[in-house]
Parts: sequence; structure tokens; C-alpha cells
Amino acid sequence: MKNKKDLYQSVAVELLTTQSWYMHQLKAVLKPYDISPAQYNILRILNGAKNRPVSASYLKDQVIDKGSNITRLIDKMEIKKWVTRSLCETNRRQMDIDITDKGIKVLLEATKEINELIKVLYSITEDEAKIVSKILIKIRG
Amino acid sequence: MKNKKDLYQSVAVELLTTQSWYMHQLKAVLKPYDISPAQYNILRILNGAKNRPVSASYLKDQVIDKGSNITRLIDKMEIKKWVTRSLCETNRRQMDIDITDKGIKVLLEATKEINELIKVLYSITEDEAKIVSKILIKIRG
DNA sequence: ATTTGCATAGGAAACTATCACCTATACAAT
DNA sequence: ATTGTATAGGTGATAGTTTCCTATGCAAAT
Repeated sequence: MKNKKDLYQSVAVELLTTQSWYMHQLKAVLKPYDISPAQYNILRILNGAKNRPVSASYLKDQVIDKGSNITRLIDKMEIKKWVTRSLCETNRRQMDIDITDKGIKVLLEATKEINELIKVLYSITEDEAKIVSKILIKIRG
Repeated sequence: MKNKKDLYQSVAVELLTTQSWYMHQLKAVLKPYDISPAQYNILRILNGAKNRPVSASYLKDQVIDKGSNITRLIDKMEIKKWVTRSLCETNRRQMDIDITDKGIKVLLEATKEINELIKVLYSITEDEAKIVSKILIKIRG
């Protein structure tokens, strides 16, 4: 029987290992579309907002990796014409960031690939999937 | 009841989110020692090898993030005098990579911090810890 | 002798992390 | 109306790291 420290240490190690394993596949799948996982994440959030534009700080809150620099991510996506940026009318400190048709198109294509990729997770049962999601959420407190 | 795709999608999202959350804390904890998580990983492997030197390819196999560039990691760690690199006598294609006393010292210091950090995972029970480790391993197939 | 495997070198591009600084706005208190 | 403070976002510079790529040297295997 392991001691407590080693037990939780192995949670950390398996978390890092499994994420790394999945992330590499994710990057590989998105690469042909020239999308980084962080950019894909932004596209999903923008599309999920049903064409109502959102602010950068909203994106910062919603995004998976809180460490990412929204301004510079949006810069790159604007160049690729996947998003637009305009001054918010009601609060002029904010930007209205919105997805374009081109952005929606690339999001749909990428999503198709990701829906395929997700099948690599099918080595666990649906019950296990429910359990692991729940515990992962609980970990973050 | 969610459909299957959404269920496994949420596993992916929670995996990425929780790892990102933990990784940021890990980086913050290691920063004062000027160690990256990847370098800490190398130090642990070298120390775990009980002072028997190992090859770069062995490290590549053992390391958590398979995408990392062992040569460059070792370059940096050699500069900091945490490891030594010498030609392997028995197989002269290989390098013998070994940890130094200085490397052991910084490893021990960093490990102390990480043993503290691990407590952020205590929001789940020991049973949940066992379960989540097991499922994370199973995911990778 | 040729092929395969191990390890490394080095360039280029991309990403990260910080920092300091700046602009403009909102909003509440004076 | 003025001032102070917090908020929202952006800019630019720097340094370091990572990632990808190609190429090379050398040893080992066959």
C-alpha cells in the first residue's frame, strides 16, 4: 500500500502524462488547418456565443489555458480573417470580438477532425468517462 | 443524458483544463530554482537511476512529455552543472548522462516544494485518487 | 559495403513569460 | 467639475524556450 504522498503524486504524473499524450495528437490533427489548440478554443467560444460578439476579458475567463495572451492570439486570428475586432459601443473600453464566416468554416472542418480524434479516448467505458470528468473537475476545487 | 461524443469531449476538456491549472502552479513553484518541469523530470529520472548514468534515448522513453528535445534540455542542465555528459565506454554511440551533487541538491530542494504543492490535489479523496490514476492510465490504451 | 540507429548541431519560427508603459474609459467620491 | 482609482485593452521590448527541420558523424549490425 502506497503512502498518501505517492498516491497523489501518481495522480499528478498521470494527469501530466495523459494530457501530453492527448495534446500531441490534438496538435497534429489541427496542424493541417494551421490552428493551434488555443486558437481552436477561441473559435469554439466565439461560435458558442451565437454571433454575439464578446470581449477579450470574457475570452480570458472562458479559455482552457488561462495563461494565454488573448490580445496576441486574436491578432493572429484577425490576420487569418477568422475573427473581427471592433470597438464596443456600450463600453468603449472593451472590444467586440466576433467570428467570421471563414472562421466558422475552419472551425467546422477542425471540429470534424477532433470528433474523430476523440475516439482515441474510447479505451475507457462511458461510466469511466463520467467518473474521470467528475474527479478532474473536483481536483480543481 | 449527453450523447457519447459530448461525454468523451468533456473528458478531453477537463483533462486539458486540469492539467493546465496544475502545470501553472508547478511552474510557479519551480521558478525560484530556475527549473522547468521538463528539467525537473529529467533530474528525477537520473536520480532514480541510482547514479548509474543513462543514455539520451533512455531519457526520451522515460520522460513525461515525449515531445521534448532531450539534447537541448541536457545542454541547459549541463551549463547549470546539474548533469554531466560523457561518452559511453561500452557503446560509443551513446552518451552517459549523470546527475551531479549540485543536481541532487537542487532536486531535493525542488522536491520539497512539490511535496507541498501536491496538497492542492487533496480536494479529492484517496479512493478518487486511485480511481482517477487508473482511468488516466487506461485512457492511453 | 551498406544500412540502420544514436546522438548531436544549428537554423528558423513560434511560443512564453515578463516588464514597463500607455491610452482610454468608467465610475464613484469630492 | 475634478480627482482618484480601477478596468480594459494594447504596445513594444527582451529573454528564454520550444518545436521543427535538415544534416552530419560515428558506431554497430548484417
